[in-house]
Amino acid sequence: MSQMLQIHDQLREMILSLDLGPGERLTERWLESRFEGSRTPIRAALVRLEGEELVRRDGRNWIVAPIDLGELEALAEFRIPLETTAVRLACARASEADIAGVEEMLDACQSGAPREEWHRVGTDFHVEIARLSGNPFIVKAIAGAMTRLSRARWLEVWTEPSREQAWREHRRVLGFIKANDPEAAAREAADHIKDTRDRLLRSLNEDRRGLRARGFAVVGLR
Amino acid sequence: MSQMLQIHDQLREMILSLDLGPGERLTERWLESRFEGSRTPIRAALVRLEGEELVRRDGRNWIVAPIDLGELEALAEFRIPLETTAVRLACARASEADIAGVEEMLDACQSGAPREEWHRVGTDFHVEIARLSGNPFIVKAIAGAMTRLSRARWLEVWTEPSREQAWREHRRVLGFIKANDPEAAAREAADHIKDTRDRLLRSLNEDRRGLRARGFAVVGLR
DNA sequence: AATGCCGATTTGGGATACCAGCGTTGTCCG
DNA sequence: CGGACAACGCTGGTATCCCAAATCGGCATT
Repeated sequence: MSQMLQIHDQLREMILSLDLGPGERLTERWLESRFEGSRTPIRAALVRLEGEELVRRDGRNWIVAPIDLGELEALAEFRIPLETTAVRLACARASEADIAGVEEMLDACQSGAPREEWHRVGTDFHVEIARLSGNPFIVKAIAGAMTRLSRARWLEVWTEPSREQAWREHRRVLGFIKANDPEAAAREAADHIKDTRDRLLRSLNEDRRGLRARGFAVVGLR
Repeated sequence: MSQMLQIHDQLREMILSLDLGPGERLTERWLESRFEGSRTPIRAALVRLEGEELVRRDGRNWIVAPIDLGELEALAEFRIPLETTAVRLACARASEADIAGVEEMLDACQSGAPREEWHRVGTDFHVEIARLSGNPFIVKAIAGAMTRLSRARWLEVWTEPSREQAWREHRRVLGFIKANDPEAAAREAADHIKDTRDRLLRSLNEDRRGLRARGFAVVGLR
Protein backbone atom coordinates (compact mmCIF):
# COMPACT_ATOMS: atom_id res chain seq x y z
CA MET A 1 0.00 0.00 0.00
CA SER A 2 1.16 3.52 -0.70
CA GLN A 3 2.79 5.40 2.08
CA MET A 4 0.20 8.13 1.85
CA LEU A 5 -2.61 5.71 2.61
CA GLN A 6 -0.72 4.28 5.56
CA ILE A 7 -0.21 7.74 6.98
CA HIS A 8 -3.83 8.60 6.30
CA ASP A 9 -5.11 5.53 8.12
CA GLN A 10 -2.80 5.91 11.08
CA LEU A 11 -3.53 9.58 11.48
CA ARG A 12 -7.24 8.91 11.11
CA GLU A 13 -7.03 6.31 13.84
CA MET A 14 -5.15 8.66 16.13
CA ILE A 15 -7.77 11.34 15.63
CA LEU A 16 -10.78 9.08 16.09
CA SER A 17 -9.31 7.45 19.18
CA LEU A 18 -8.63 10.90 20.66
CA ASP A 19 -4.91 10.22 20.75
CA LEU A 20 -4.80 13.63 19.15
CA GLY A 21 -7.02 16.10 20.93
CA PRO A 22 -9.74 17.93 19.03
CA GLY A 23 -8.47 21.35 18.06
CA GLU A 24 -4.85 20.30 18.47
CA ARG A 25 -2.46 21.84 16.00
CA LEU A 26 -0.67 19.62 13.53
CA THR A 27 2.48 20.79 11.84
CA GLU A 28 3.59 19.02 8.72
CA ARG A 29 7.09 18.87 10.13
CA TRP A 30 5.97 17.13 13.28
CA LEU A 31 4.01 14.58 11.27
CA GLU A 32 7.09 14.18 9.09
CA SER A 33 9.16 12.97 12.01
CA ARG A 34 6.27 11.11 13.61
CA PHE A 35 5.60 8.98 10.53
CA GLU A 36 9.12 9.00 9.15
CA GLY A 37 8.02 10.13 5.72
CA SER A 38 8.48 13.28 3.77
CA ARG A 39 5.98 16.07 3.54
CA THR A 40 4.61 15.00 0.17
CA PRO A 41 2.62 11.96 1.32
CA ILE A 42 1.77 13.72 4.55
CA ARG A 43 0.22 16.64 2.75
CA ALA A 44 -1.77 14.26 0.58
CA ALA A 45 -3.04 12.49 3.70
CA LEU A 46 -3.98 15.82 5.26
CA VAL A 47 -5.89 16.96 2.18
CA ARG A 48 -7.70 13.66 2.22
CA LEU A 49 -8.56 13.91 5.91
CA GLU A 50 -9.73 17.45 5.31
CA GLY A 51 -12.27 15.98 2.89
CA GLU A 52 -13.50 13.69 5.65
CA GLU A 53 -13.62 16.70 7.97
CA LEU A 54 -11.34 15.07 10.49
CA VAL A 55 -8.74 17.73 9.95
CA ARG A 56 -9.31 21.38 9.21
CA ARG A 57 -7.42 24.52 8.36
CA ASP A 58 -7.11 27.30 10.86
CA GLY A 59 -5.67 30.14 8.87
CA ARG A 60 -2.54 28.67 7.40
CA ASN A 61 -2.29 25.91 9.97
CA TRP A 62 -3.66 22.41 10.18
CA ILE A 63 -5.66 21.42 13.24
CA VAL A 64 -7.49 18.30 14.30
CA ALA A 65 -11.17 19.03 13.72
CA PRO A 66 -12.79 20.20 16.96
CA ILE A 67 -15.77 18.31 18.25
CA ASP A 68 -18.86 20.42 17.90
CA LEU A 69 -21.33 18.96 20.36
CA GLY A 70 -23.92 21.38 19.04
CA GLU A 71 -24.26 19.29 15.90
CA LEU A 72 -25.47 16.22 17.77
CA GLU A 73 -29.11 17.16 17.30
CA ALA A 74 -28.69 17.92 13.62
CA LEU A 75 -26.91 14.63 13.22
CA ALA A 76 -29.80 12.70 14.72
CA GLU A 77 -32.22 14.66 12.56
CA PHE A 78 -30.16 13.64 9.55
CA ARG A 79 -29.87 10.00 10.52
CA ILE A 80 -33.53 9.35 11.25
CA PRO A 81 -34.91 9.63 7.72
CA LEU A 82 -31.93 7.81 6.31
CA GLU A 83 -31.88 4.93 8.74
CA THR A 84 -35.62 4.43 8.71
CA THR A 85 -35.37 4.25 4.94
CA ALA A 86 -32.45 1.87 5.26
CA VAL A 87 -34.27 -0.61 7.49
CA ARG A 88 -37.36 -0.51 5.29
CA LEU A 89 -35.23 -1.30 2.25
CA ALA A 90 -33.36 -3.95 4.22
CA CYS A 91 -36.65 -5.74 4.90
CA ALA A 92 -37.31 -5.85 1.19
CA ARG A 93 -33.83 -6.73 0.01
CA ALA A 94 -31.59 -8.32 2.63
CA SER A 95 -30.98 -12.05 2.40
CA GLU A 96 -31.11 -14.32 5.44
CA ALA A 97 -27.34 -14.67 5.21
CA ASP A 98 -26.82 -10.91 5.24
CA ILE A 99 -28.95 -10.56 8.33
CA ALA A 100 -27.19 -13.46 10.00
CA GLY A 101 -23.89 -11.69 9.39
CA VAL A 102 -25.03 -8.64 11.33
CA GLU A 103 -26.43 -10.87 14.05
CA GLU A 104 -23.05 -12.53 14.45
CA MET A 105 -21.43 -9.16 14.84
CA LEU A 106 -23.75 -8.36 17.73
CA ASP A 107 -23.23 -11.80 19.28
CA ALA A 108 -19.48 -11.41 19.16
CA CYS A 109 -19.67 -8.46 21.52
CA GLN A 110 -20.44 -9.86 24.96
CA SER A 111 -20.65 -7.98 28.23
CA GLY A 112 -17.04 -8.73 29.11
CA ALA A 113 -15.76 -7.17 25.92
CA PRO A 114 -13.40 -4.19 26.15
CA ARG A 115 -14.61 -0.66 25.77
CA GLU A 116 -13.10 -0.35 22.30
CA GLU A 117 -15.09 -3.32 21.12
CA TRP A 118 -18.42 -1.88 22.26
CA HIS A 119 -17.57 1.40 20.68
CA ARG A 120 -16.71 -0.17 17.35
CA VAL A 121 -19.72 -2.47 17.20
CA GLY A 122 -22.02 0.35 18.24
CA THR A 123 -20.86 2.25 15.19
CA ASP A 124 -20.55 -0.60 12.74
CA PHE A 125 -24.02 -1.92 13.45
CA HIS A 126 -25.60 1.12 11.88
CA VAL A 127 -23.32 1.01 8.87
CA GLU A 128 -24.00 -2.68 8.35
CA ILE A 129 -27.73 -2.13 8.56
CA ALA A 130 -27.36 0.60 5.98
CA ARG A 131 -25.47 -1.84 3.82
CA LEU A 132 -28.45 -4.20 3.93
CA SER A 133 -30.42 -1.50 2.15
CA GLY A 134 -28.29 -2.08 -0.92
CA ASN A 135 -28.06 1.65 -1.49
CA PRO A 136 -24.44 2.84 -1.57
CA PHE A 137 -25.37 6.48 -1.01
CA ILE A 138 -27.20 5.65 2.18
CA VAL A 139 -24.25 3.56 3.31
CA LYS A 140 -21.78 6.35 2.74
CA ALA A 141 -23.97 8.96 4.39
CA ILE A 142 -24.51 6.83 7.48
CA ALA A 143 -20.84 5.91 7.65
CA GLY A 144 -19.96 9.60 7.53
CA ALA A 145 -22.49 10.44 10.21
CA MET A 146 -21.20 7.69 12.49
CA THR A 147 -17.65 8.90 11.99
CA ARG A 148 -18.75 12.36 13.02
CA LEU A 149 -20.40 10.89 16.11
CA SER A 150 -17.55 8.59 16.95
CA ARG A 151 -15.40 10.90 19.02
CA ALA A 152 -18.30 12.31 21.01
CA ARG A 153 -19.21 8.75 21.90
CA TRP A 154 -15.81 8.25 23.52
CA LEU A 155 -16.58 11.16 25.79
CA GLU A 156 -19.81 9.58 26.95
CA VAL A 157 -19.75 8.07 30.40
CA TRP A 158 -20.97 4.59 29.72
CA THR A 159 -22.93 2.89 32.40
CA GLU A 160 -23.66 -0.79 32.24
CA PRO A 161 -27.45 -0.27 31.97
CA SER A 162 -27.21 2.26 29.16
CA ARG A 163 -24.91 -0.03 27.23
CA GLU A 164 -27.35 -2.86 27.76
CA GLN A 165 -30.23 -0.76 26.54
CA ALA A 166 -28.43 0.23 23.35
CA TRP A 167 -27.63 -3.39 22.77
CA ARG A 168 -31.28 -4.40 23.27
CA GLU A 169 -32.42 -1.69 20.86
CA HIS A 170 -30.03 -2.93 18.22
CA ARG A 171 -31.39 -6.42 18.72
CA ARG A 172 -34.95 -5.20 18.35
CA VAL A 173 -34.23 -3.36 15.11
CA LEU A 174 -32.55 -6.41 13.68
CA GLY A 175 -35.37 -8.62 14.96
CA PHE A 176 -37.98 -6.64 13.07
CA ILE A 177 -35.91 -6.74 9.91
CA LYS A 178 -35.60 -10.49 10.30
CA ALA A 179 -39.36 -10.72 10.86
CA ASN A 180 -39.81 -8.63 7.75
CA ASP A 181 -41.80 -5.94 9.51
CA PRO A 182 -40.55 -2.76 7.89
CA GLU A 183 -42.71 -0.26 9.75
CA ALA A 184 -41.90 -1.66 13.17
CA ALA A 185 -38.22 -1.75 12.26
CA ALA A 186 -38.35 1.86 11.11
CA ARG A 187 -40.13 2.96 14.29
CA GLU A 188 -37.61 1.10 16.39
CA ALA A 189 -34.66 2.56 14.49
CA ALA A 190 -35.96 6.11 14.89
CA ASP A 191 -36.58 5.58 18.59
CA HIS A 192 -33.12 4.16 19.01
CA ILE A 193 -31.49 7.14 17.35
CA LYS A 194 -33.46 9.52 19.56
CA ASP A 195 -32.67 7.50 22.68
CA THR A 196 -29.01 7.43 21.87
CA ARG A 197 -28.97 11.15 21.22
CA ASP A 198 -30.67 11.84 24.53
CA ARG A 199 -28.39 9.52 26.46
CA LEU A 200 -25.37 11.12 24.89
CA LEU A 201 -26.50 14.67 25.52
CA ARG A 202 -27.48 13.91 29.09
CA SER A 203 -24.18 12.25 29.80
CA LEU A 204 -22.18 15.05 28.25
CA ASN A 205 -24.13 17.67 30.13
CA GLU A 206 -23.59 15.94 33.43
CA ASP A 207 -19.93 15.57 32.66
CA ARG A 208 -19.13 19.03 31.32
CA ARG A 209 -16.74 19.57 34.17
CA GLY A 210 -14.95 16.34 33.42
CA LEU A 211 -14.70 17.18 29.76
CA ARG A 212 -13.20 20.56 30.43
CA ALA A 213 -10.73 18.97 32.80
CA ARG A 214 -9.66 16.63 30.04
CA GLY A 215 -9.03 19.63 27.82
CA PHE A 216 -12.00 19.45 25.50
CA ALA A 217 -13.65 22.60 24.36
CA VAL A 218 -17.30 21.96 25.01
CA VAL A 219 -18.61 24.11 22.24
CA GLY A 220 -22.25 24.45 21.43
CA LEU A 221 -23.63 22.11 24.04
CA ARG A 222 -26.78 23.56 25.45
CA MET B 1 -6.59 32.31 -2.98
CA SER B 2 -4.10 29.51 -3.06
CA GLN B 3 -3.12 28.13 -6.39
CA MET B 4 -4.33 24.72 -5.38
CA LEU B 5 -7.88 25.98 -4.86
CA GLN B 6 -7.84 27.76 -8.22
CA ILE B 7 -6.78 24.60 -9.95
CA HIS B 8 -9.34 22.61 -8.02
CA ASP B 9 -12.17 24.92 -9.00
CA GLN B 10 -11.18 25.14 -12.64
CA LEU B 11 -10.71 21.43 -12.99
CA ARG B 12 -13.99 20.81 -11.19
CA GLU B 13 -15.74 23.12 -13.60
CA MET B 14 -14.18 21.40 -16.61
CA ILE B 15 -15.33 18.04 -15.33
CA LEU B 16 -18.86 19.08 -14.45
CA SER B 17 -19.33 20.88 -17.75
CA LEU B 18 -18.13 17.77 -19.61
CA ASP B 19 -15.18 19.68 -21.07
CA LEU B 20 -13.31 16.65 -19.87
CA GLY B 21 -15.02 13.43 -20.85
CA PRO B 22 -16.03 10.93 -18.17
CA GLY B 23 -13.39 8.23 -17.98
CA GLU B 24 -10.78 10.40 -19.67
CA ARG B 25 -7.28 9.97 -18.39
CA LEU B 26 -5.59 12.86 -16.64
CA THR B 27 -1.84 12.93 -16.37
CA GLU B 28 -0.31 15.17 -13.77
CA ARG B 29 2.12 16.40 -16.37
CA TRP B 30 -0.61 17.45 -18.75
CA LEU B 31 -2.40 19.32 -15.98
CA GLU B 32 0.92 20.89 -15.09
CA SER B 33 1.20 22.53 -18.50
CA ARG B 34 -2.54 23.17 -18.75
CA PHE B 35 -2.68 25.17 -15.52
CA GLU B 36 0.88 26.42 -15.55
CA GLY B 37 1.60 25.25 -12.06
CA SER B 38 3.82 22.61 -10.65
CA ARG B 39 2.71 19.13 -9.73
CA THR B 40 2.43 19.82 -6.03
CA PRO B 41 -0.71 21.98 -6.07
CA ILE B 42 -2.10 19.87 -8.89
CA ARG B 43 -1.77 16.73 -6.87
CA ALA B 44 -3.45 18.38 -3.92
CA ALA B 45 -6.33 19.41 -6.16
CA LEU B 46 -6.62 15.88 -7.50
CA VAL B 47 -6.71 14.36 -4.02
CA ARG B 48 -9.41 16.85 -3.14
CA LEU B 49 -11.46 16.06 -6.23
CA GLU B 50 -11.03 12.39 -5.49
CA GLY B 51 -12.81 13.05 -2.19
CA GLU B 52 -15.69 14.57 -4.13
CA GLU B 53 -15.62 11.56 -6.42
CA LEU B 54 -15.18 13.69 -9.50
CA VAL B 55 -11.83 12.13 -10.17
CA ARG B 56 -10.81 8.58 -9.52
CA ARG B 57 -7.79 6.33 -9.61
CA ASP B 58 -7.46 3.67 -12.23
CA GLY B 59 -4.50 1.68 -11.04
CA ARG B 60 -1.79 4.28 -10.73
CA ASN B 61 -3.49 6.68 -13.10
CA TRP B 62 -5.95 9.47 -12.60
CA ILE B 63 -9.15 9.49 -14.60
CA VAL B 64 -12.20 11.70 -14.69
CA ALA B 65 -14.89 9.80 -12.80
CA PRO B 66 -17.08 7.90 -15.27
CA ILE B 67 -20.79 8.55 -15.22
CA ASP B 68 -22.56 5.51 -13.85
CA LEU B 69 -26.10 5.85 -15.08
CA GLY B 70 -26.97 2.76 -13.06
CA GLU B 71 -26.79 4.81 -9.90
CA LEU B 72 -29.62 7.12 -10.93
CA GLU B 73 -32.22 5.00 -9.18
CA ALA B 74 -30.18 4.71 -6.00
CA LEU B 75 -29.68 8.44 -6.08
CA ALA B 76 -33.40 9.10 -6.22
CA GLU B 77 -33.96 6.57 -3.44
CA PHE B 78 -31.42 8.46 -1.38
CA ARG B 79 -32.82 11.88 -2.12
CA ILE B 80 -36.46 11.15 -1.35
CA PRO B 81 -36.20 10.65 2.41
CA LEU B 82 -33.74 13.52 2.70
CA GLU B 83 -35.65 16.04 0.65
CA THR B 84 -39.02 15.19 2.14
CA THR B 85 -37.42 15.72 5.53
CA ALA B 86 -35.89 18.95 4.29
CA VAL B 87 -39.18 20.45 3.13
CA ARG B 88 -40.94 19.43 6.32
CA LEU B 89 -38.25 21.15 8.36
CA ALA B 90 -38.33 24.12 6.01
CA CYS B 91 -42.04 24.59 6.79
CA ALA B 92 -41.23 24.72 10.46
CA ARG B 93 -38.13 26.85 10.28
CA ALA B 94 -37.77 28.94 7.14
CA SER B 95 -38.47 32.65 7.39
CA GLU B 96 -40.52 34.50 4.80
CA ALA B 97 -37.34 36.17 3.60
CA ASP B 98 -35.57 32.84 3.11
CA ILE B 99 -38.45 31.54 1.04
CA ALA B 100 -38.61 34.75 -0.97
CA GLY B 101 -34.92 34.30 -1.77
CA VAL B 102 -35.56 30.93 -3.36
CA GLU B 103 -38.56 32.31 -5.18
CA GLU B 104 -36.43 35.03 -6.71
CA MET B 105 -34.00 32.42 -7.92
CA LEU B 106 -36.80 30.66 -9.76
CA ASP B 107 -38.15 33.92 -11.13
CA ALA B 108 -34.75 34.89 -12.47
CA CYS B 109 -34.76 31.92 -14.79
CA GLN B 110 -37.22 32.70 -17.58
CA SER B 111 -37.95 30.64 -20.65
CA GLY B 112 -35.47 32.51 -22.78
CA ALA B 113 -32.60 31.75 -20.43
CA PRO B 114 -29.62 29.81 -21.75
CA ARG B 115 -29.26 26.12 -21.20
CA GLU B 116 -26.55 26.60 -18.58
CA GLU B 117 -28.87 28.77 -16.52
CA TRP B 118 -31.63 26.19 -16.44
CA HIS B 119 -29.16 23.52 -15.52
CA ARG B 120 -27.72 25.53 -12.67
CA VAL B 121 -31.05 26.63 -11.24
CA GLY B 122 -32.43 23.10 -11.53
CA THR B 123 -29.60 21.97 -9.30
CA ASP B 124 -29.42 24.91 -6.94
CA PHE B 125 -33.12 24.87 -6.19
CA HIS B 126 -32.80 21.58 -4.35
CA VAL B 127 -29.75 22.72 -2.45
CA GLU B 128 -31.45 25.95 -1.43
CA ILE B 129 -34.52 24.10 -0.25
CA ALA B 130 -32.25 21.88 1.79
CA ARG B 131 -30.69 24.98 3.24
CA LEU B 132 -34.12 26.12 4.44
CA SER B 133 -34.18 23.03 6.64
CA GLY B 134 -31.40 24.54 8.69
CA ASN B 135 -29.66 21.18 8.87
CA PRO B 136 -26.12 21.35 7.49
CA PHE B 137 -25.84 17.60 7.06
CA ILE B 138 -28.90 17.50 4.87
CA VAL B 139 -27.54 20.40 2.85
CA LYS B 140 -24.23 18.71 2.24
CA ALA B 141 -25.81 15.39 1.36
CA ILE B 142 -28.19 16.96 -1.12
CA ALA B 143 -25.45 19.09 -2.61
CA GLY B 144 -23.34 15.99 -3.11
CA ALA B 145 -26.23 14.12 -4.68
CA MET B 146 -26.96 16.96 -7.06
CA THR B 147 -23.31 17.13 -8.04
CA ARG B 148 -23.41 13.44 -8.83
CA LEU B 149 -26.51 14.01 -10.94
CA SER B 150 -25.20 17.09 -12.64
CA ARG B 151 -23.33 15.55 -15.54
CA ALA B 152 -26.06 13.06 -16.38
CA ARG B 153 -28.44 15.99 -16.59
CA TRP B 154 -26.32 17.54 -19.34
CA LEU B 155 -26.81 14.39 -21.36
CA GLU B 156 -30.56 14.64 -21.09
CA VAL B 157 -32.34 15.81 -24.18
CA TRP B 158 -34.37 18.67 -22.85
CA THR B 159 -37.68 19.38 -24.41
CA GLU B 160 -39.55 22.55 -23.71
CA PRO B 161 -42.50 20.78 -22.05
CA SER B 162 -40.31 18.70 -19.74
CA ARG B 163 -38.44 21.80 -18.68
CA GLU B 164 -41.73 23.53 -18.02
CA GLN B 165 -42.99 20.63 -15.98
CA ALA B 166 -39.89 20.59 -13.79
CA TRP B 167 -40.28 24.30 -13.30
CA ARG B 168 -43.94 23.89 -12.30
CA GLU B 169 -43.04 21.15 -9.86
CA HIS B 170 -40.44 23.35 -8.22
CA ARG B 171 -43.03 26.06 -7.92
CA ARG B 172 -45.49 23.70 -6.32
CA VAL B 173 -43.00 22.48 -3.73
CA LEU B 174 -42.10 26.02 -2.83
CA GLY B 175 -45.77 26.99 -2.77
CA PHE B 176 -46.60 24.36 -0.18
CA ILE B 177 -43.67 25.41 1.95
CA LYS B 178 -44.88 28.98 1.74
CA ALA B 179 -48.39 27.82 2.68
CA ASN B 180 -46.84 25.95 5.57
CA ASP B 181 -48.26 22.61 4.52
CA PRO B 182 -45.43 20.20 5.29
CA GLU B 183 -47.11 16.97 4.22
CA ALA B 184 -48.22 18.31 0.86
CA ALA B 185 -44.77 19.77 0.29
CA ALA B 186 -43.17 16.43 1.15
CA ARG B 187 -45.49 14.56 -1.20
CA GLU B 188 -44.79 17.03 -3.96
CA ALA B 189 -41.04 16.84 -3.41
CA ALA B 190 -41.06 13.05 -3.55
CA ASP B 191 -43.17 13.07 -6.70
CA HIS B 192 -40.88 15.59 -8.30
CA ILE B 193 -37.80 13.49 -7.60
CA LYS B 194 -39.48 10.44 -9.07
CA ASP B 195 -40.71 12.35 -12.10
CA THR B 196 -37.29 13.79 -12.73
CA ARG B 197 -35.69 10.38 -12.40
CA ASP B 198 -38.16 8.89 -14.87
CA ARG B 199 -37.76 11.71 -17.36
CA LEU B 200 -34.01 11.41 -17.17
CA LEU B 201 -33.97 7.65 -17.56
CA ARG B 202 -36.42 7.74 -20.43
CA SER B 203 -34.44 10.41 -22.23
CA LEU B 204 -31.16 8.60 -21.74
CA ASN B 205 -32.60 5.33 -22.90
CA GLU B 206 -33.99 6.86 -26.03
CA ASP B 207 -30.70 8.54 -26.69
CA ARG B 208 -28.30 5.68 -25.96
CA ARG B 209 -27.13 5.76 -29.54
CA GLY B 210 -26.46 9.46 -29.37
CA LEU B 211 -24.57 9.09 -26.13
CA ARG B 212 -22.33 6.38 -27.51
CA ALA B 213 -21.68 8.51 -30.54
CA ARG B 214 -20.55 11.31 -28.28
CA GLY B 215 -18.11 8.90 -26.69
CA PHE B 216 -19.83 8.22 -23.39
CA ALA B 217 -19.68 4.80 -21.89
CA VAL B 218 -23.29 4.11 -21.06
CA VAL B 219 -22.61 1.84 -18.15
CA GLY B 220 -25.31 0.30 -16.09
CA LEU B 221 -28.32 1.82 -17.83
CA ARG B 222 -31.02 -0.74 -18.02
C1' DA C 1 1.51 -13.13 -39.51
C1' DA C 2 1.25 -13.77 -34.63
C1' DT C 3 3.56 -13.60 -30.41
C1' DG C 4 6.48 -12.72 -26.91
C1' DC C 5 10.43 -10.42 -25.13
C1' DC C 6 13.22 -6.49 -24.06
C1' DG C 7 14.29 -1.72 -23.63
C1' DA C 8 13.21 3.18 -23.94
C1' DT C 9 10.01 6.38 -22.29
C1' DT C 10 6.59 8.11 -19.45
C1' DT C 11 4.09 8.03 -15.27
C1' DG C 12 3.09 8.74 -10.53
C1' DG C 13 5.22 8.45 -5.66
C1' DG C 14 8.35 10.42 -2.70
C1' DA C 15 12.15 13.58 -1.11
C1' DT C 16 14.18 17.86 -0.92
C1' DA C 17 15.25 22.63 -1.85
C1' DC C 18 13.61 27.22 -1.87
C1' DC C 19 10.46 30.97 -0.87
C1' DA C 20 7.21 34.18 1.19
C1' DG C 21 4.43 35.34 5.14
C1' DC C 22 3.50 35.49 9.93
C1' DG C 23 4.71 35.32 14.84
C1' DT C 24 7.61 35.75 18.28
C1' DT C 25 11.08 37.43 20.63
C1' DG C 26 14.46 40.40 21.96
C1' DT C 27 16.46 44.71 21.91
C1' DC C 28 16.78 49.53 21.84
C1' DC C 29 14.97 53.95 22.53
C1' DG C 30 11.86 57.13 24.75
C1' DC D 1 9.70 50.51 32.80
C1' DG D 2 7.09 50.16 28.59
C1' DG D 3 6.29 50.22 23.89
C1' DA D 4 7.68 50.03 19.11
C1' DC D 5 10.26 47.98 15.78
C1' DA D 6 13.48 44.87 13.66
C1' DA D 7 15.46 40.44 13.02
C1' DC D 8 15.00 35.71 13.21
C1' DG D 9 12.77 31.30 12.98
C1' DC D 10 9.09 28.52 11.93
C1' DT D 11 5.20 27.56 8.97
C1' DG D 12 2.95 26.01 4.90
C1' DG D 13 3.16 26.77 -0.44
C1' DT D 14 5.56 25.79 -4.51
C1' DA D 15 9.06 23.98 -7.62
C1' DT D 16 12.20 20.53 -8.80
C1' DC D 17 14.69 16.27 -8.55
C1' DC D 18 15.14 11.27 -8.26
C1' DC D 19 13.33 6.72 -8.45
C1' DA D 20 10.69 2.53 -9.26
C1' DA D 21 7.31 0.69 -11.87
C1' DA D 22 4.17 0.39 -15.64
C1' DT D 23 3.48 1.09 -20.39
C1' DC D 24 4.23 1.01 -25.20
C1' DG D 25 6.83 -0.18 -29.43
C1' DG D 26 9.78 -2.44 -32.11
C1' DC D 27 12.29 -6.35 -33.12
C1' DA D 28 13.29 -11.14 -33.16
C1' DT D 29 11.59 -15.61 -33.07
C1' DT D 30 8.32 -19.08 -34.21
